[in-house]
Amino acid sequence: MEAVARLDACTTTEPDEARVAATRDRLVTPEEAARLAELFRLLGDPTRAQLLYALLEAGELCVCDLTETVDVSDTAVSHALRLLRTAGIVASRRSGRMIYYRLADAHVRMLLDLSREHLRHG
Amino acid sequence: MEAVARLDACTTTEPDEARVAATRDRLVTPEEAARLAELFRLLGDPTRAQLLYALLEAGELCVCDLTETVDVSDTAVSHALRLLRTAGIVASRRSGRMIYYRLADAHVRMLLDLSREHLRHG
DNA sequence: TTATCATTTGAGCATCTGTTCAGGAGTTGA
DNA sequence: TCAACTCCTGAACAGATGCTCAAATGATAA
Repeated sequence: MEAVARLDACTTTEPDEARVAATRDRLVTPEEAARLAELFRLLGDPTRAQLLYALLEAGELCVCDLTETVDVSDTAVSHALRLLRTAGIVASRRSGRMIYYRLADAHVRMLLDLSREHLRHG
Repeated sequence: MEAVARLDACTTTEPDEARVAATRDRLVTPEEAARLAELFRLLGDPTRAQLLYALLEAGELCVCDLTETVDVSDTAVSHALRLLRTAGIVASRRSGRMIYYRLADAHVRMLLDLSREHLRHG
């Protein structure tokens, strides 16, 4: 494993383009950053966050139960769930009239869990 | 460790308020969800994400070097950094004319690292 | 001092977001 | 068939967001 260099010099007083370029190569690409930002953006709304943490606890919930956990209309919940489903953050299954939502994968669960721990005793 | 119950019944056809309430108690509170959402929201912008991942790699960078890593003005970078600093996501130190930014704590680094791994081979 | 550099601040503005409202689609049971 | 129920879709709109521009602050050097 390579030690991380600290870039001390600003390009104007001392170009140091080489180090900046070297760092840039090991960086996430702008495209990766955009995809990561998109993931975080979807978690970064109070309503969606509440829905996700409800699913983290309950495992699986239908829309009408999810609506109980937040303070917006069922329509708003549906819109929120569509965004999360399209992004692959949650998955759904129909059973009769109801549609049950769950977190899509273990990575999402880890992310939510780590963040919650961070907030509670970080 | 307690098994997670699946809530099958919608409140209208069969109230089941008890199970919903029990789940709600173990939930993050709306206030916690709001704080978590705020954290994610700040990571959920392409410019800020690029800056944060640059800091994750480089350890510490001045504003002028950070400006090189994104495609916006130095003013926009400064605005972005202020938001991150105010939220305690990054920290800064002055050295001469320059101000160096770094990730504030290990939790933030873990969060960024986990997310990146999620995207790359998730 | 004066000039220059690195960074910040505040204003203005176009764009994006999340909500509600009204209506539609799919499912169940009478 | 019909009505009731669960959930979704599209439109419209207030409010938030992120950018640039212009100007200010703090630090170094002549």
